[in-house]
Parts: sequence; structure tokens; C-alpha cells
Amino acid sequence: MRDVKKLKGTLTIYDVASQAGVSIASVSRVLNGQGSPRANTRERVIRAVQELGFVPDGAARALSNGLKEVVGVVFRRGEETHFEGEDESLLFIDVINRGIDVAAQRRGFDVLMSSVGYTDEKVAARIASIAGKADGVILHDRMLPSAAISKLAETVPVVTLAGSPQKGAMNVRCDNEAGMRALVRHLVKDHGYRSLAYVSGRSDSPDNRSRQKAFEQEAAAHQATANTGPDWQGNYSAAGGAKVVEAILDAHRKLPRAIVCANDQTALGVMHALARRRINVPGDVAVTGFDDVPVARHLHPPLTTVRQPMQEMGATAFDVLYSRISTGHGDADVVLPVQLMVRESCGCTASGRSRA
Amino acid sequence: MRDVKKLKGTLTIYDVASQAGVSIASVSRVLNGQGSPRANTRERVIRAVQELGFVPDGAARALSNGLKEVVGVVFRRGEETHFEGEDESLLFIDVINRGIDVAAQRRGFDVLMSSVGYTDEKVAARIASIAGKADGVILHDRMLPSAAISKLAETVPVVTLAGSPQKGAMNVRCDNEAGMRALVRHLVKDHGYRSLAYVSGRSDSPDNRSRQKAFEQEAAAHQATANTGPDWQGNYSAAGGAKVVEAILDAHRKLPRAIVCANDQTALGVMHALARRRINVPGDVAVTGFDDVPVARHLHPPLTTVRQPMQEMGATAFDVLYSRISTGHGDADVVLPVQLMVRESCGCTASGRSRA
DNA sequence: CTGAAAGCGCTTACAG
DNA sequence: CTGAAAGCGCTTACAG
Repeated sequence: MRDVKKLKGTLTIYDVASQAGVSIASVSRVLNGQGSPRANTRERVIRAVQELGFVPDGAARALSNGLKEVVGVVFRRGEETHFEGEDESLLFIDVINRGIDVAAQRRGFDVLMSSVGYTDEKVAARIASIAGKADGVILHDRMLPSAAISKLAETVPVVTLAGSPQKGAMNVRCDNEAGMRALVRHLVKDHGYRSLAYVSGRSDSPDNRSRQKAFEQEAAAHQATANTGPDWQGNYSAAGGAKVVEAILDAHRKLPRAIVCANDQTALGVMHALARRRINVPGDVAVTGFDDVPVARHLHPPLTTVRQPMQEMGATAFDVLYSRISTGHGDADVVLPVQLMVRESCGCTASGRSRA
Repeated sequence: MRDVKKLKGTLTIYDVASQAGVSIASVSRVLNGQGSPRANTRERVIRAVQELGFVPDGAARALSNGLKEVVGVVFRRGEETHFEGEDESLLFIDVINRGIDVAAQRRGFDVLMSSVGYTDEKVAARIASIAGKADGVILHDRMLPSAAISKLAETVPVVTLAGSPQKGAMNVRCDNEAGMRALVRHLVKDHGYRSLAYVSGRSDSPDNRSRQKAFEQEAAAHQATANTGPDWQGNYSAAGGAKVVEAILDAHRKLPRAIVCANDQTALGVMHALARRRINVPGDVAVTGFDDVPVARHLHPPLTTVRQPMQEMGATAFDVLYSRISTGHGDADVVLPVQLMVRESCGCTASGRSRA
């Protein structure tokens, strides 16, 4: 990697200047709309730029300006065995990233995306590399331990997503608790289900922890049975969800009336496993998700879930970061509202009414 | 945007040098593993770097090295009305992008991602901005007219994806023709369908054009009826696919025995529309896709389609670009093989046999 | 309005 | 092995 050097005789602002017969300062000014260059000067520069196909070097601009106009985004890419060979964890993260991208473009920023594997040791190194190439960094869920986040935040502005706020860093998340409570309430009160289970996400995920906690509390509040624990440990993946169901069925144990999944991917796997065993959803067992990824509505039956405003979360993360980069301060913790999406996998009918 | 400047008193290599009591040259050497610094020197530098939390500035390195270790990727983001409010076009592009990312990391590169809207006027400007911040650029399908691609390629190494090779630029695509021929052959010969239709993608897409051409040729070769044209114009989206089916049904026209879609998204919309009208797939009408996006196997019935090696296409695009960046030359046109994925939407049964 | 020159934070011959 | 210094391609006070 060390021996790779740029080969082409790059075009510089000096080439443009001599072609246009002006100084490099003038070229820079017309390129950036600074000052008020004479019409004649402007035209000659513009023409020279076009003729040469000149594109200013971003590194040089960044060094001179102290601003790269780049934000880094780091997230985890699934590396475990995929559910029937597919890569599923894409959706949720990608929609958020799209939101970041859109917001960034509004400010003339570009986004440096970097994924790291779950088993990757060198996460900190990757993040540092990204940090060096950007004006600020957005970290998805579970990228770094709290201490490391605070440490990093001393060097570069940091926004964490779906985590919990750390000293020095800013955070953007959604209201997991309200969403989960509304969901459990719907299952217990509207449908009358008395036994529930929570197929958990990764145990080191703040999102997962707060969802599980809200699940337990709300179930308890309504005297419903709430299964959790080792038997119900998914890992945010379809494969994890399917495995949980299969293990229970293989052990000839009884399924609860409703299975609440930590996210939509998990619900997808759960429904798949149930279908394979000819167990009717929602007739025999209701299933719900969390996130409302695009495919959720296309499942059979359409998935009842909690919608996170994913794109908005991404956009908000950028906006918060941008304001820190430009003004030196920004919100430390922003919580976005969620929305219960009642479809059919909970037992409601297509026409919208629930059947008890 | 102009008035945003970096605020923090950034840490530089000078700070590290004085903290460690060595010259900046020594700091640089141990940071980059150049030369053979004395153990004592190395240790002092390492310690100073840790204590200060120093991260070298990427812009300065890039300027000095003539290498940013960044590649740009530009693609289109759907902006039209979404099918039931969702953003669907994510999948295909995102999987490719993931492949680019993985390959890039192997070389210590990071990826600058930028999406532009379909209606966006300033595509060229966006691409130029990205080009200035990267060592090379990867362009997804239909980003720029041929002439513009060639022009850009004079300034910066360019790889196009799923396009056709342009002068000066390199191209990576999959074997659309072979895939479509195999698919049509399966429909006509194995299932005996005599009337087919092709729901097209965007008309300015090289991929779409070669698929449609292969579709027509192969159908003709087997004397099957091949419907194409204005009535069958989708646009690579689920909404487009659904619209085509609905228009035909609303006009009380007869559907063909098999609907071949330009991509999986389109097939998704077609199947959705068919289901809404209670038309059985594949009993009444068979439906096929192209791409094999992750959700394809989860549709009901599972979608028969042609698998593009999406992640590999992304990785190959990077590798080709990298070799051009580092050695000055690389392949001009690489074609990757595809694979017919026979599932159930064509009329085959789950056990794998076709029913005529 | 315009140009000469300094400076942004690194890397790397070049001496020692 | 190590340091002083030049240079990467821009932007922007500072004079004129």
C-alpha cells in the first residue's frame, strides 16, 4: 500500500492561471466566488477551467481551509453465516446512511462510509483512519465502548447513533421505550394475548437493552407472561430469529402466543421458521418486529412493527454533527419519536380491526 | 457553506514531536513504518501519540503523498413517488457498494459515497466534487452520457458499472445476455409458455437494453410471442411494475403466460399487483426477475430470477480502479458471469421440478 | 480588482 | 539513525 503513488501529471491551479493569463489567486477567487473579479478575468478563468477539465484538489483545499467537507460514517457489516446465504442486515443501516448522505449534500459535504466486521479487531484503527480523512464522525450502534468514544471525541467531533450519550460525544436515537410499550400494550390489551416472548438483539446494544427492559416492564404492568433470557437470544439477524424458534420446537416446548422480536430482521427469520413448521401466523402465534424496514409490509402476513424514522435519524445525526463542526457546539442527546405500525402479523385484519 | 471553518486547535505532528523530544521527521517515520528508527525513538513517539490522541491529518498526507486513499462512488437515488411510501431501490446498489467497500479496505482505501437524485441537474458538478476528493471514481449505471464519461476520464481514473465501456474509462458489468437467454429458454422450453412479456427498466440503461434485446431474440428463436413496447414500460421500480399490470388489467386486456421483469424490484411490484387482483402466480401467470436481491427468495412464491454477482461486481470495480491508480493501467471491460436461480414464481415446485 | 507570498500539516530526499 | 528543509496544491491576508 505504501508504494502506491499518484502517477498522472496532475493539473493544478497554476496550469489554469497560465492558460488564462492571470494569477493563481484570481483563479482561486473565481472558482470560489470570493471577491469581485472583473468580468473579463472571470471569463478567462472559466474558459481555461473548461478547456483543461480542471478539478481542484480536495486535499489541498482541505489543508488550506481547515475543512475537508467530509464526514465519516462507521458501521458493522454482518460476517456470520447468513440466513440462506443472504446479507440481510443491510436495510436498516443503509436507510440511515441515506439520510446522512442527503443531509450532508445540503451542506456541500460528502460522506466517507466504512464498514467493519463484527469480529474485526481493528475497529479503533479503522475509525482513526476515517477520522483523519473527515471533519467529524458518525458512529452506528455498538461501534466502540463508552470510554473509547469519549476519548475519540476529544480529537474529533463525534455523533453516536442509537447508543446512549457519552461524555464529549453527541447522540441521536429513537424512543425505543415508548415504541415497545405501545406494541406490548396492543398485543396484550387489544388482542388479549397473555404469554409473550422477546427475541433479543445483540446484548451489547443499547437499543436492544432498552427495548427488552420496556418489554418486560410493560408486560409486567399488564400481568402478562414475559419470556426472555438465554433461550430467546437472537442477534438482530434472521438466522438468529429462526434458530430460536427451531430450538424451542425441537425441544417440544410450547411457544408463547406472541413473539416480539428485537428488530424486523429477526421477525423475518422467526416467521420463516414458523412457516416451515406449518405454524400459522398470526393464528397460532403472533409475531412483531421493530424498525419497519421496507420489506416489512411485503411479508406474509404484513409485519406489525414499530417504525423508526430511519432516514430522519441519519439526517439529524449529520445536522447535529455539522453544527458542532461549524459552531463548536450541538445538542448532546436527541430522541426521535417512533410510530406503531399495526399490520397483520399481530392478528389484526387487513381492514384494520383487531380480532381478539 | 463558505463561512464554516475548523475551530479546534488541531493537534499536529509538531505537537507530537516536541512532546516526544524528536523531530517531526522521526514522528512521521514511526507512524508510517518507514526507515528503521531506534527502539527508544519509536517508543517515545508511540507514547506521545497515545497520550495526545493524535490522528494524522488525511488532507496533509494526501497532499504530500499524492494519494488520498479514497475512491468516490456515485449512484442514483430514487426520488419518484415510492411504492407505498417505501424506498426500494436501495438493495441492488447497496450490495454492490458493500463489495466496493470490502475491496477498498483490503488496500487501505476508504469510500466516498454520493447519491444524486434522478431529477438532479447538477450530476456533473457532484461528480466533479467527488473526483476532487478521491483518487478515482466508480460510476453506477446511467450516471453520465458517454461523452461526459470520456471527458471525466481524462482528469481522473473512472470505472463505470453496468454500463458499456467508454473511451478512456473502464467498465465492469455482468453477462446480461447469457442470463436472459437462459431464463427465456427455461420459460419456453421447460415450462412450455408460448406468450411472454418484458417489463422494461429505464430506457437509457445499457443493462436494460441488452436484457430486452436478448429477451426478444431468444423468444423469437423459439417462436414464442414476445410483448414489449410502451405498454410494458416499467422503470426498474416496484411502482413501475405494478402500474404496468394494472393498466393492462384495467383495459381488460389479456396477460401473457409469463411476465419477465427487467429487475427484481419490478417483479416485486408486478407480483403485488397480481396478488391484489387475485391472479395466481405462477398458476395463471409466471413472473421472473433479474438481480437476485436478498428479498427475492422471501417473496411468495419465491422469485425465479438471474443472479448477478453484485458484491463481486463492486469488488471488481474497485480492484480494476485500484490497479489503474497504482500502475497506470487496468482492464477496460470486464464481464462477470450470472446464474439462473430457478425458484417457484416461474412454475417450478419447491422440490425443484418444473411443472409443464 | 489583482498579484506575490505565506501557510495549512504532512512526507521524504538530502546531509550529517 | 536523525534532523532541517523543500514541496505537495490550494486559500487568503496583505500590498498595490
